[in-house]
Amino acid sequence: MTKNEIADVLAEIGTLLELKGENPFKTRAYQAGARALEAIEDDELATLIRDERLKSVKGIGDALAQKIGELHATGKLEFFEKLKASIEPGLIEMLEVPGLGPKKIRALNEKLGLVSLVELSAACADGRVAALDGFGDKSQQKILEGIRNRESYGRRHLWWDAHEIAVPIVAGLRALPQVTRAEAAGSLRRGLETVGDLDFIVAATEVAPVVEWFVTQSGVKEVTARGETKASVRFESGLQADLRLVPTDQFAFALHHFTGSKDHNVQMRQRALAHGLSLSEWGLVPAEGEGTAKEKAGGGAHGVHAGDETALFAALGLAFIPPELREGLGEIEAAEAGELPRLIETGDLRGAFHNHTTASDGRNTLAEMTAAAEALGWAYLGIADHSKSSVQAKGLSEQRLAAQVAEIRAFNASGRFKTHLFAGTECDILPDGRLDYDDGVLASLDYVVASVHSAFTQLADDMTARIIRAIEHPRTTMLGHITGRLLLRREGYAVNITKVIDAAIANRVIIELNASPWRLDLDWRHWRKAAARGLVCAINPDAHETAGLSHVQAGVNAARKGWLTRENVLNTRSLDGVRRWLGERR
DNA sequence: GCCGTTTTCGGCCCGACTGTTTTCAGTCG
Repeated sequence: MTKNEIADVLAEIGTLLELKGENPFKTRAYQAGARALEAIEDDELATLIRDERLKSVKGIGDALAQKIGELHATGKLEFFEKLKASIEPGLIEMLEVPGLGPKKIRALNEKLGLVSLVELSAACADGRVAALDGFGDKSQQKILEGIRNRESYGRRHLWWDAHEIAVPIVAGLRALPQVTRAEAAGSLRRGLETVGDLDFIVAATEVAPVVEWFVTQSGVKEVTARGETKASVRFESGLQADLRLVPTDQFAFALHHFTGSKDHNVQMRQRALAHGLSLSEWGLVPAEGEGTAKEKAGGGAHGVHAGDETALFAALGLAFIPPELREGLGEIEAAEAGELPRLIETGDLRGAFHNHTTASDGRNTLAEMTAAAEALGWAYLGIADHSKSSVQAKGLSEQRLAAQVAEIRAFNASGRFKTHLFAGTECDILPDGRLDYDDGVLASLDYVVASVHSAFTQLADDMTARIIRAIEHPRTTMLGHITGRLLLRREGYAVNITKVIDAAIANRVIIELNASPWRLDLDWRHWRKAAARGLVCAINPDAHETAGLSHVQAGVNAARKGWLTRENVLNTRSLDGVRRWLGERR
């Protein structure tokens, strides 16, 4: 089994134990073990198991090490099989219903004998649920609605889509006279590729008008919570948004709390405790003594003052940690040691490769795309239309490609645009790993993006060998969308990413970070380690229209989550710098 | 089940909101 598959098993064990009513700290240990495993590369896991050093990983002890070893070696775990057999699968599905957790599901199962969502619906319909201790009419109604809307409520949303909804809301909040500060927090602020819901943190002099404005936004389908410090709404699309209202003094603490991933927050609180302090969304106060953190922070007598997040981190001896890094993956240790990277910014980009025009499946002409790049202030733009085998995308024949190259050279010579054009191709990697054009044709181009667009169902070994063969081709400049995944729609094809990265480094081939909001491929989780080993990145919008060039922002988000600096990314270099890189490859 | 500049046992992040209660459990983030 691969480490991700093993991590899935551990996480499922945690869920099953929860439904069994196990000690919550035990169930958490399994969830934590799963996350610890995900942070390891497959090859590294094999080494750790072989050397019996698995227990050196924080969060993995005797029991988990034994189970991981068994899963890795045999793909099976008797403990897991027995556990799974002892629990009705329908109970696991019930966890997806908002408001239902392990305890309530156990009650429904033990007292009413319910084992499926269908039976649960029926029990709600005839009033048996409302009659249970701890349940009532409202709970019953909520459960029914939750089952009905389960699909749309559970759905995540692309970062790009969530961002477009959030921007006008933040602007609207800031425009209210009662509002002093407003930010979007959550996974949106962390730049995660998909977003579950929106969190808005607001400091205001008066609460009621702000809540009223928020819950009456267009597109709000229902108001699911409305308290003194919080309001929640659900939009027509199923997207949920929370508004949190805090006093100005506590804004930085609330913003930090609702931005951090769960792991980051847990580690920050543990760090605070080690300093004799208790950290919450309300403040940073002495851990000992009477009263809650909220009371103490509210009293203001002992709490640490922090006007912004920089001060909050400083109070714990840390440099400011950019939101994108707050995943609990070593950023706190790096901040303590003063070893946080200076992350790449969108403004560092001076151009991009892998863009399409109407010659293949783009929606804007070469001139339109170039003008759009010039409007962005880019020094260069790479054109990489599809190659001949991608018939569905109007892939270019050798003749059409030659004509496009001539057109590009003529544009450059004419001085019509300030933006220099590079002539490239997004060349199909054929099923056997050959490229889609002859060497002579490829030699007429400035660069080659090699991508897989066919035979997605090959076995992992075949796909890996196929891609590595393309990487070893001397004309290949960079590898396009390494897994072919489409977020929320399609899994990537099976491929050994570690081996492909090794081959790219060895052959001095770039791997692109495809910045299309649907792709973001190679995934940010691989970049930190890969870049440290010498892999060079190109942030490519894969633009199919002029507006698509702006997708580089999504790519920069992912690059920042991957700890990348401008030095790691080819398209932060000057025009001359890029020319040198491409020339050196010849 | 994991972990240890207090600890090999006894802790394990912290708080809000809802619905059900009449002081709190469960869920959620």
